[in-house]
Amino acid sequence: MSQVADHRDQPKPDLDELLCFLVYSSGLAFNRVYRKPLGALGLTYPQYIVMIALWAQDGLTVGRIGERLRLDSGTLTPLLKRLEGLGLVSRRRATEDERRVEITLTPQGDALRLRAAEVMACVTGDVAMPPSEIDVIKDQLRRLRANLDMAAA
Amino acid sequence: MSQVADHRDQPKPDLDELLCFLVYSSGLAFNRVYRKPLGALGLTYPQYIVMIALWAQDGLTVGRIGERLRLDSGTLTPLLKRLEGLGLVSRRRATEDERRVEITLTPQGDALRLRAAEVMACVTGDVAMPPSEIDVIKDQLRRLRANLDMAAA
DNA sequence: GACAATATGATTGCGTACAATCAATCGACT
DNA sequence: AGTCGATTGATTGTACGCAATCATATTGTC
Repeated sequence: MSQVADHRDQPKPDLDELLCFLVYSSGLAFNRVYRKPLGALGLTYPQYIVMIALWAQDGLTVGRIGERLRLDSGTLTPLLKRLEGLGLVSRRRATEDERRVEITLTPQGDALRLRAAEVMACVTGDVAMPPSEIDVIKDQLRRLRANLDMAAA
Repeated sequence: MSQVADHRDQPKPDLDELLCFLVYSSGLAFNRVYRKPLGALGLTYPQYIVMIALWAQDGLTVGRIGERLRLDSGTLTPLLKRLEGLGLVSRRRATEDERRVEITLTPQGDALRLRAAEVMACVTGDVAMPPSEIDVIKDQLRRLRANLDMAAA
C-alpha cells in the first residue's frame, strides 16, 4: 500500500509549533517589555546587557565583551561609541597592547547600576512565572544554545 | 541589626543566569545555525518565517503576516519587496480595499517549500534534544511570551 | 633586523526591528 | 455629496547583527 502524499499532506507548521520561532518571537517580546523602562535610562536592550557585563567586571576589552555577549566587533564598536557618547563608558587603547581597546565604566555608568536593578526586578515581575519553572527554562535554553553552538561551529 | 549592603553585595548577575539573555542569545544562535542552509536558498531567517506563513496560507495581507510574525510594516514592507525581487512572492493592492496589499506566492515561491523542509529537518537535528523535551520548552516559551505580551500591552 | 603569521578592532554593506509619521482609503453618518 | 474617524501600508530615522574586509599591532622565527 503505497502512501500518496502531495504537499497538502505536508505538515503546514503553525509558526507557534516551531521552536526556532518561539525563541525568536519570545526574544522580540522581551525586547518590547524592556524598551520602555530602559528607554527611561536612555538605553537599548543590547546596550543594557553590555552594561551588565561591565557591572560584573569593569575594564573588559571589546573582544572579551563580545565573547560574553556572543556579539562581534561590527555590532559592539558602534554600540560602545554610543555608550561613550552617553557618558557611561570610556574607550581607550591599552598601553601594553595597542590592538586592544579597554572599556571602562564612568562614574555615571557605574551609578546607573541601581536604576538598572529596578528595571530588572520590574521585568522579572512581568515574566510572571514561578522561580522553579524559570530555572527549568533557563537550564533548557542553556543546553539548547550549547547544541546550536556546536552545530554552527 | 541593620544590614549593610554596598554594591559589592549586589548580585552581579552572570548573563547566563538571566532568562532574558538566554532567550536573546539562543535566538542569535538559531539565526547562526539557519544562516548557512537558508543562505543556499537565498533567504534570511525572517524571510524564511514569512515564507512559512505563506506556505501555510497564501494570499495574506501585509497586516495579517505581521500579526502572525509579530512584526510591523516597517519591517515587513522592505522584506516583502526583497522577496518580490527574488521572484518568490508578488505584491498587489486588493481591488476591494485598496489599502490592503495582498502577498501571493509565485510558482518559484511555492516550489521552495520542499527545499525549505529539508532545512527545517536539518536544523531540527542540530537542536539535538529529545522531542518530549522540545515540547516542554515550546510550551514554556508560549506561556512566557504570552505573559510578556500581557505586560507590554 | 626582517618577515610571515596571528591577533584585534574598525569599517562597510546589507538586512532586520521598531517608533513616529504620513498618505491613501474606507465606513458611517449626516 | 461631504466630512470625520479609523484602518492600512509606506516612509523615515535610529539601532542592532553579522559577513567580509581592512589596518594596525604583536609574536615568533630566522
